[in-house]
Amino acid sequence: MRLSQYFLPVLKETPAEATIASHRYMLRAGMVRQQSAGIYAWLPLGFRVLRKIEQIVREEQDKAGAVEMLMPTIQSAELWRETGRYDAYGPEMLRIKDRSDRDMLYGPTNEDMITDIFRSYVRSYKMLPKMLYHIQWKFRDERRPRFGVMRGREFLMKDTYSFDVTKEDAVKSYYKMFVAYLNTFDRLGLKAIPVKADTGPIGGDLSHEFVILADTGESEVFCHKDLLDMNAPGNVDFAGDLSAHVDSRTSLYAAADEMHDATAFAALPEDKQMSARGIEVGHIFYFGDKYSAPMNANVMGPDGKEHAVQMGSYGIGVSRLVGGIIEASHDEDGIIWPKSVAPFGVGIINLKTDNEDTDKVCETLYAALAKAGIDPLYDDSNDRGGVKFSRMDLIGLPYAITVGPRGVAEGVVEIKTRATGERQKLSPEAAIKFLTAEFAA
RNA sequence: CGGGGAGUAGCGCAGCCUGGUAGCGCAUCUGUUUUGGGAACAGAGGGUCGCAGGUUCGAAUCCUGUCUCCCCGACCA
Repeated sequence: MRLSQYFLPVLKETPAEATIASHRYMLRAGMVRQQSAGIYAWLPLGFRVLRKIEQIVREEQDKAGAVEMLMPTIQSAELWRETGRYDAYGPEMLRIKDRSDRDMLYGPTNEDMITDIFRSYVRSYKMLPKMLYHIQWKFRDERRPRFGVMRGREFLMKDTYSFDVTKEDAVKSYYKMFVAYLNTFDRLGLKAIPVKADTGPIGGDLSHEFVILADTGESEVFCHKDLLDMNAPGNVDFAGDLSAHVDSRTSLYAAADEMHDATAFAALPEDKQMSARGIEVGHIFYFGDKYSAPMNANVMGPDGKEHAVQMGSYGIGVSRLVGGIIEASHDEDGIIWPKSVAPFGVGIINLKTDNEDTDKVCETLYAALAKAGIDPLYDDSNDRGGVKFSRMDLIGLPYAITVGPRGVAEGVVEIKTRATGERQKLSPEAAIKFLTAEFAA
């Protein structure tokens, strides 16, 4: 993409409403624009990141055997009355009426609807297990939206629902999602820690929140330090036994403040105790027949009897992750995108546009890098050098290539690695080779 | 929802107390000189002062109502 053709409205000054880093940088980098409290328009740069995150989430869901579909944003109140949630949900749910005065709502979640879909087609255990998911916009009318997309009212969420005949099988589904989440966050460049979450009236220990560590996190997280050093499972056989991957983590202490057991935590070796602020980016939950029972979502089991289907739900806050990743990865100059979600792979800075030599080198780099699938953003504007450098730092592309008349005369361009600030002078050919190798890794 | 604060040019703000017909910085446009880390000079454009009433000869400024946004807290992906 050529900057001259793109839409990248960066701000030099920080808008007054933004207090945390991710919000400030998302506004300054022209990623989003607030349209109403907690409701954002996604500008081209932000939209690219959102789509990249969404795609990684999708791929990992697919690998785990979940099947993608799409449910509507607007739902009828009827299903919610069936489960009793229409009255239970409270003012967080946006209630609307259609022209016939029917009660409708903008979905804050989809358990009721997916259960309805399930029960209308599935009669036999032979069709199970199944995991269905969708990535859709949701709305929760938060009392106090804040922190930009981290806590918006409208947000993009991936939610998966699992269906099994027995609790034993439901646990297997739960484990699949547990592992899928570890892999997903790893690919997003995040250290996500599964912490024990409140299971409420359901009981048991099958609910975990996945939190990433950042100073602006909403809750205090206490955990065993070794959790931070563990590698993601990577390629695993989802049809096989996943318990080792899960147990190796759940056996280590990890809890957010509301579930924190100070005594158990204090029992850890002192050098293994760690506490930090965390942002919740995912939540997995086994809830048995909470919805299937009241909605009569039953299947015939091998025993010839009807069973209320055992369900679980598994969410990832996709739009929240955009902010979450920035919270976890930025410096005083701007965002530092992990390669996997960066809106562009590399920026090309032409320090002297309309100079025959620099133009030529830039065009060569641009074509070669585009061909290599690295997605270059070519700053072909005639802004001054300083403006280009600081803009590139702000939007946080993993690499920036500077092409100036001085370097070109010596046959070199300069590559800067955003995360480390490290610069190296290379010939254009070597630069292409270097970047191709970096992105292949 | 409790407590606090703010709406004046695209962004950041001053002016309001003490009414007299709107200003500063950045950004934008034109020109000249510049160009390796947010350039300089000269000129120009841009505002129903959130909205609605009221007081007054006169309201950004005073009064009443209303809408919106932000911050702290309680609550949430």
